[in-house]
Amino acid sequence: MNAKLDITQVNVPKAADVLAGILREKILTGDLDEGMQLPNERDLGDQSGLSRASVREALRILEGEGLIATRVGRSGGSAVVRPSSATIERSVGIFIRGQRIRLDAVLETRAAIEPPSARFAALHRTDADLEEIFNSHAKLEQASAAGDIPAYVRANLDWHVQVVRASHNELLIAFIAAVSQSVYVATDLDGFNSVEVRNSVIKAHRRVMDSIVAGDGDAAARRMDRHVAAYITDVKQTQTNHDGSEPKEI
Amino acid sequence: MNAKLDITQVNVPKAADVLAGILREKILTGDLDEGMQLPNERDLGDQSGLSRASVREALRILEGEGLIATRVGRSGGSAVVRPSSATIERSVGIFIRGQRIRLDAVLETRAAIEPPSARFAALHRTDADLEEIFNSHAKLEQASAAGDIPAYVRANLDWHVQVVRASHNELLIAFIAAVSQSVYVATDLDGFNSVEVRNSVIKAHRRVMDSIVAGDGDAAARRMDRHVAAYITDVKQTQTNHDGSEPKEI
DNA sequence: ATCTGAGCAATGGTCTGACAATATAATTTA
DNA sequence: TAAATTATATTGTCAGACCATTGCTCAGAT
Repeated sequence: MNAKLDITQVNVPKAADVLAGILREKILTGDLDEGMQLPNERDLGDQSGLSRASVREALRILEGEGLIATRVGRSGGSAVVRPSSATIERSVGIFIRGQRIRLDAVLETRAAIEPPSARFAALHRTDADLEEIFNSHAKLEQASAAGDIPAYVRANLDWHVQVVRASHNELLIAFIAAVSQSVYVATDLDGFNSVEVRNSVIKAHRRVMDSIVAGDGDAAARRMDRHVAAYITDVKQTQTNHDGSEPKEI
Repeated sequence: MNAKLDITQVNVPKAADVLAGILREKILTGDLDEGMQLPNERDLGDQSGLSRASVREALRILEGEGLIATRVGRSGGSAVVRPSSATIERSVGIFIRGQRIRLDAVLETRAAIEPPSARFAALHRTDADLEEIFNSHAKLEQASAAGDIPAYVRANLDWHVQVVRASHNELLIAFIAAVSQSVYVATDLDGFNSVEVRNSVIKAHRRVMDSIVAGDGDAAARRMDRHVAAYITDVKQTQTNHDGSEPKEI
């Protein structure tokens, strides 16, 4: 009689995946620390018993994950790097475009993240953080006065990112950076042709900054919440005024 | 005399990157739609004028970005897939581990995202969403009664994810899924040995669910906020009770 | 007609060896 | 000493072969 074995789908990992997994663990556990050089591709092949092609594939995986950086030339090779928010930004960007997430939803996400971030910013900000925030805002006012809409939009997004930076929460910073990138490419510049709209944004920013300077977390969160909510309303208004109907994709 | 040309660092993209970029755009613009098969590696090599090695490297990049899936065998090959939140989860996980983000910060992030998500959930939830949330909560109560701590923790995280799912905001869902994964592997199971702690969680969940059922966004956000804040306090309490001092890494 | 099994064909996976391109190090030369 | 040249170590790319896996086809048995 046949034994009942309850075998699940057998997994046949590829050689490169296995090697990449081994190296990834060594990196993430700190066994291979930031800045350390990996052996060159031929040596890695000898040590692992794999061909150079497979080794290269493994290295490419790690490079895609932002764990190593590879340079050509003498004394080149692959070195361990700290994974930055860039990897998150890339995957979020692909997700947004690939899933055809609508601009509404992206703005909604931003509206969800920013008020609590502003609270943390008010509680944790340093003097250097405040300077960065003020700098971004100064650029914003300048661009607004000059009527330079693209610079205005860029400075606007930058201000929001700087506020979240002041929270000193690396995850929130990465999230907002990823989302902002997508917001920028989808922002309808015409929406800021009106001086009134730009001035109301500037006033809202000032209110938020006051709260952050004062270290008043509740006020910062509340005012940021009002600001982003108003922004979403404006965007919707602009969309219906200009192109009429269909919701905007990114 | 030499002309001053103001040339910036010249960029020499690799062949595989160029091909990957071309294919990526075709996919993201919808030119290559979900489910469509790419030519096999040899044909892609002929068409692009690159070697099979470079083509494979390009395909591997796209696979890492979650844009294609490759199968071996006859009628195998690479097919376009929708990028899922899995890619975001992976990059966030690597970011958290690689940057040595502390558990406090991860919980803080979750605490920031969940209340607004609960608001959206109250406003947008369907009957199917409610059923999923109730299911998760039922498992939670069951595991709590049975004293099965690992199942309890798993059900607890699942409940939170289900609530965010009800927001129908794909980005928030992806973020919370990514963060929850890391929270799970770092959660100190001993913290839930106390029946009192587990019961207070259950009560808090019920209050949140009541608000979501009632469609009261403000109440849902407020109650979720209280719940996650209390959770963070509990975790800190447990940590100081048990291991004393140093903040926990993931 | 239908099932079964052996072989065939198409595809990705892996290996080998070579050469090209590049960036640094070492050496020579002014 | 400083600049130019040469040498060398490293990744980038290529070509071709063979292996492994999967699905298809078709002859033969039932």
